[in-house]
Amino acid sequence: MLNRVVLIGRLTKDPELRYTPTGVAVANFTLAIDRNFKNAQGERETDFIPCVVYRQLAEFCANYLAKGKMAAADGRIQIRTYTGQDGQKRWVTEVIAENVHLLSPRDSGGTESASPNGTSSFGHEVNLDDDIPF
Amino acid sequence: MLNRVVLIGRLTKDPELRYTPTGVAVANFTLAIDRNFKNAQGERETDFIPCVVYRQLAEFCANYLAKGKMAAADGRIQIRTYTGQDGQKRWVTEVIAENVHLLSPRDSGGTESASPNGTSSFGHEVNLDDDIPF
Amino acid sequence: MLNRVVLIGRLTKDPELRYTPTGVAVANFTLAIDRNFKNAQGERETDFIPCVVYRQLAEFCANYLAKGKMAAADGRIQIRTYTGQDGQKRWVTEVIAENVHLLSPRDSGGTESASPNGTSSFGHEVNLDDDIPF
Amino acid sequence: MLNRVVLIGRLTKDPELRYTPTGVAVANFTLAIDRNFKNAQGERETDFIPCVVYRQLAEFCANYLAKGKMAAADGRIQIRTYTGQDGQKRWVTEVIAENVHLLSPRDSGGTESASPNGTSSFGHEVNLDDDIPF
DNA sequence: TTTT
DNA sequence: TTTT
Repeated sequence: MLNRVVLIGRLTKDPELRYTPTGVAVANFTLAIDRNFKNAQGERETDFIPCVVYRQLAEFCANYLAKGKMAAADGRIQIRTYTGQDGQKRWVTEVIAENVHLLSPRDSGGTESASPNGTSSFGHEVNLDDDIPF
Repeated sequence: MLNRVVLIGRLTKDPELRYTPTGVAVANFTLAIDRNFKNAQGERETDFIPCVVYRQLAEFCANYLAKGKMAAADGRIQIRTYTGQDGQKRWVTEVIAENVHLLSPRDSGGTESASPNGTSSFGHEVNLDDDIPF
Repeated sequence: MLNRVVLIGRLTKDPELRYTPTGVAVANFTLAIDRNFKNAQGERETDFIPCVVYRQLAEFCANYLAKGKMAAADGRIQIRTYTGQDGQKRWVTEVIAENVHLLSPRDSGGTESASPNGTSSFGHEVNLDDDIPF
Repeated sequence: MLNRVVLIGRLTKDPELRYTPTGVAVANFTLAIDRNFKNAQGERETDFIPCVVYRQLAEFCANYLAKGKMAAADGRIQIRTYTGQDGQKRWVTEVIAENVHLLSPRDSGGTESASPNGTSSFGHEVNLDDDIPF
């Protein structure tokens, strides 16, 4: 039983940061990923894949990712169920990312609206597994 | 731009084999994959992930995969759009598998209805890349 | 910066379990993975990939994996340096697995020497991330 | 039987392009990938992972990748055997990449020595699977 | 033998 | 609409 995804794409918008009732940070963003082949009409299509991150990683994403920036997400596919306003059951498929890496330079590649005002010259990475030994 | 998925799970049903108008074989199946953590209620949930394969691989899947069998799928996430019967635009997320491996023994682990009548004792693998050098 | 590997293969031997001086469990095993293409001589070659697991997962592997069994490993490539008996520096490449799944039935597919004597009917999975929320 | 790797890192040198006796292009390069945890001394170590690409992709890499640039490689682990000058059998582990993506801007991030003199403003991607349907 |  |  294994479910592993790696994505590299560009954010379609700035991430949205929320908190659960119990105070857990959650951020959502969508990665636009061009398919690496052309369709019958000779056009290259794009998949828009919704991603979700939790906790410290959500705060990292809210601070450092932004519309237009390139990022890598490593995680798993998860399917959520909800009931539409018409009473119909619907499915949402999302990638729950366990690691996210900003691939664009920190000070370019996107709208600057969401970028932090800090000027630290390193650290475009946050990892919740920082305590794994060896 | 990269979009890579690896799944291991069990088929919820026998695969469904169809052909496109131009004669390309297409098979669909769903993999049930248990999450490797428990939810707030202490239950282990399952994701049901729809997979699609084409051509020679579709025929392999139709012949050798079956309800209940364990399989690995290696491919990419693709999002398809359609208009519901209520005129609303909907999204379907599927894994387009480029490689599929039967992990259950060939003669067990599922309903026998879809299994081939052959008796060859090996070869539960088909790969479209068989001609890649080195 | 991302380094992600997924392997499915068969153990060439029973895993070897050791403990570090500080008492951390470490298990080593090798997965044999057939290439999915044939070489110039028409033969299918096999890669033998050394894997390492730590802590609770090492003990799971020592208990449940065994020679001949099929397993999936999900982790990263790591390169270790050592000095040979001839004073030369050498490199060893290993997959540090963060998740391992037994894919063979628990009571078959390998030598029985290393299998546990228990008869529990569930549990061919251990995961160190069992506490990740949602 | 599955063997899948995804790497993101920086080239330690410009790629080296050679041709086999039968005229197949082969390029080699090494990706430096920082581990996302610190060792016992509080230092962040780096793995240097050798990659190999063939044919059209080798020529793409020779033209567009260069020392210091960030790239993603998607492929599989392969182990090669050779006999050292001392008569001893040795092993080399490499990632055979099937897809490579330049993640740095085309005109920065590395030494300029290997960059092509062309001025096309897009297209930092080559894919051998461009003929895969749908 | 290594990159930012 | 789901598998062991």
